[in-house]
Amino acid sequence: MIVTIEDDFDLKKIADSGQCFRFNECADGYSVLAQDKYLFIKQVDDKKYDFSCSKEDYENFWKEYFDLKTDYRKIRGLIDADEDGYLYAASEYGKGIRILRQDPWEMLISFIISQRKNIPAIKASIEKICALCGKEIGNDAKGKAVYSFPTPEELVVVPLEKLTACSLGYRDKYVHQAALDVASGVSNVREWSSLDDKELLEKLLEIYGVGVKVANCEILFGFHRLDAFPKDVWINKVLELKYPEGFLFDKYRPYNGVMQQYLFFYSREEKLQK
DNA sequence: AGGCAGGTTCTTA
DNA sequence: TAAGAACCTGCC
Repeated sequence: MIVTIEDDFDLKKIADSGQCFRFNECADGYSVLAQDKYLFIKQVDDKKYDFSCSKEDYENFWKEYFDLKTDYRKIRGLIDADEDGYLYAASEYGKGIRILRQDPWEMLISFIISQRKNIPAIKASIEKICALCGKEIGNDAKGKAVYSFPTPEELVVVPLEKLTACSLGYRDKYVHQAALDVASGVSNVREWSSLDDKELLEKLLEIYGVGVKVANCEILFGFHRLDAFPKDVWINKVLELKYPEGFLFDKYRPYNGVMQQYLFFYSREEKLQK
């Protein structure tokens, strides 16, 4: 179906923004995998996109996934070009990025895997896991089989040796334990939406292999709490070089996480000096 | 060819 | 409680 999207929707930037790992340029569009769903999107006009799904799927899932009810232009409007020129430049550069509403379980595993890995390596590991224990859910635009992200139940029964073969390295035991915790109900992430920010962070930090950075990625991308501000090597570099006097967290609340995305995307593309 | 990736855990004072 | 080392693997 054809969808018209007015503002702040750039598929390439979203694909490269580092928040999603199963969102790729494919043929003349983008393939998007989320949980057990596959979508192919092609831009057909300035603001028109062809979504390879039914109206029902769009209304019930993908519209939510792309967070189309949030006004990102308004969020960008919080930035004052004179007061914070660097963030303004970053937001202009990253205009079109949205924070996707992704599944907490899928994000938890994805960001546990992400530690000390570059993005292509993260993607490769995740695809191997999906092919190993996900379900075949169709074919992509090139005819290749695509697989769902495994459920906790599907992942937990995979022996550690097989997980290791997914190039997880030392993270294999983290992934296995997280699957065990979630499948057993010890860490029922999907029920943690009702927790306040502090409680949620504490719960996440109890998971083996989850530290402050991964926990904040989970809060921002898995729970869509737009004020979470994950600090990775890139962001730390930006804060150190561009904000020696401090970043204006109070000013941008409750959207610091959106600002983080602009800074992250800009600093990576710009290849910030050290 | 050694160093380093979107960090976290473990060990040591 | 806080630094420093160790950790898998792939890629430049």
